[in-house]
Amino acid sequence: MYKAPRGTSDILPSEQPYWKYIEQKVISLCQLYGYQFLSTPIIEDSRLFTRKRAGGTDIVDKEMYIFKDRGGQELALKPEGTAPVCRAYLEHGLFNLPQPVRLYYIGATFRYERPQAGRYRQHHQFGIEAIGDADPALDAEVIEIAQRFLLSLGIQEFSIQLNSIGCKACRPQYIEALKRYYSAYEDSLCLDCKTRLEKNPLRLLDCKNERCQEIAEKAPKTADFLCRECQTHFHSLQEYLGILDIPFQLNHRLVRGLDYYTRTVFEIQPRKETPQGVLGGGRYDDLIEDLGGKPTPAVGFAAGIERLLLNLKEQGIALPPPPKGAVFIAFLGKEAKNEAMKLASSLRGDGIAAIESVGDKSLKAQLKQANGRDSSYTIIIGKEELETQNAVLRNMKSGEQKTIPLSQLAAVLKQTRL
RNA sequence: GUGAGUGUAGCCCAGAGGUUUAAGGCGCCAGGUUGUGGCCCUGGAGAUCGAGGGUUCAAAUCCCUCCACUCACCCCA
Repeated sequence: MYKAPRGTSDILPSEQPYWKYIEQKVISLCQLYGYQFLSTPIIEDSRLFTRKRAGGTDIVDKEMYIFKDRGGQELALKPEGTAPVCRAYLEHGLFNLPQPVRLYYIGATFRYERPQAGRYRQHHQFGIEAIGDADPALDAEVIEIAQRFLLSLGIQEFSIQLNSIGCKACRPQYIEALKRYYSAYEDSLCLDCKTRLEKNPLRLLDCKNERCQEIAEKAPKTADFLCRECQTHFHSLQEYLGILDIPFQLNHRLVRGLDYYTRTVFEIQPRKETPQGVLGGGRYDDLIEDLGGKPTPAVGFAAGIERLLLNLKEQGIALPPPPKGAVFIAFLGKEAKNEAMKLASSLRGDGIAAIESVGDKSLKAQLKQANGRDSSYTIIIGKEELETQNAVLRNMKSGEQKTIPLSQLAAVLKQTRL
């Protein structure tokens, strides 16, 4: 038997209400802030992600789905949403719009990893990107959206972790200092951290190993190495967050996995035990230039839908009640079947959802079907009804039945609360 | 990539080498007399026991290899 590929899953109708719930929150929230929806392809030129400076991160080095298409073009299933949005920004000259351009997306991303709780090979992200302005007020706006998003979903308890990792002017000095500090402890570091020291020193800071954490505690802080501009930016951001009354925690050990972040980085972690982070983002002032554009500052975040869902379910959030099932049309006999078909079709023409019985089942079986489909009404057409051009309208909750002329059914149903 | 646990019908699961023609519950289908659901009763369909190989007179039950699932690490949404 065929199965969905590892780390992917079918989202069955019974799960859809959760997805719709989140989607609707996303749409109304973004509308509120003037962010516009865009979607980018699932496949991209793989170089969009593997560009020069992108090395050193696992997500592009070992987790990308890369393949050649039949024309020999090397493509990647997108592992994240920001680079594609920036590509679209450049490709379609969105820099000609009033800046900053505020965009959001929601869609599938792919990473070849071993699945675990809240981690899938195909997962879905909701993200926003505000491109074209370096004002820390924009960072504050983005963080506020993230906060309001979680609140609107009903997630009450979370903390916003904030840090600044500087820019290409000041970060190298910091990295040097970090390396210098850590090389003194090299022997005490865990195996992973030994390679981090070589490949990606920033990540030393957020190792979960106990020893490493102790060492990280006293490590040099990015904040102490920021250049004047980055410092001002970071301070203003904190000031703005204060004005907006957004609580945050400075976390000098917060760094982010993607290579392109500059200055602001932030993460939001619900307090309910979810093993994996739910939302993360930051500023990426060099990315668009790296993609061949003019230097263009930008800031954004991405949230993992599956992880959000996990959290929501754990909290047992109440979903809006599902719409009632369509009117079910039962019939008895061949002639009645013809009439039932015509009726179903005309009801739909009047905008009334209708499901017609199929096959040759007993009335009992047909009503059972109606019951299983959660129809609030069943229409019954048999020989008697056919002769008088009537139909029986049965209320499935009360069991009450009325005989109504076929020609008036649509009107009656429209007046009834379905 | 590393480590641990698990894999019996659509779902939950009994079963730990020999009357198992693999049990039960949910769900599904059909009946419980003539055209009526949700409760109850009866019956039925549905499982090459994750796949492949091996041990044995005998394997769902033991061994090996894959595969998948779950969880953790790594990494990240």
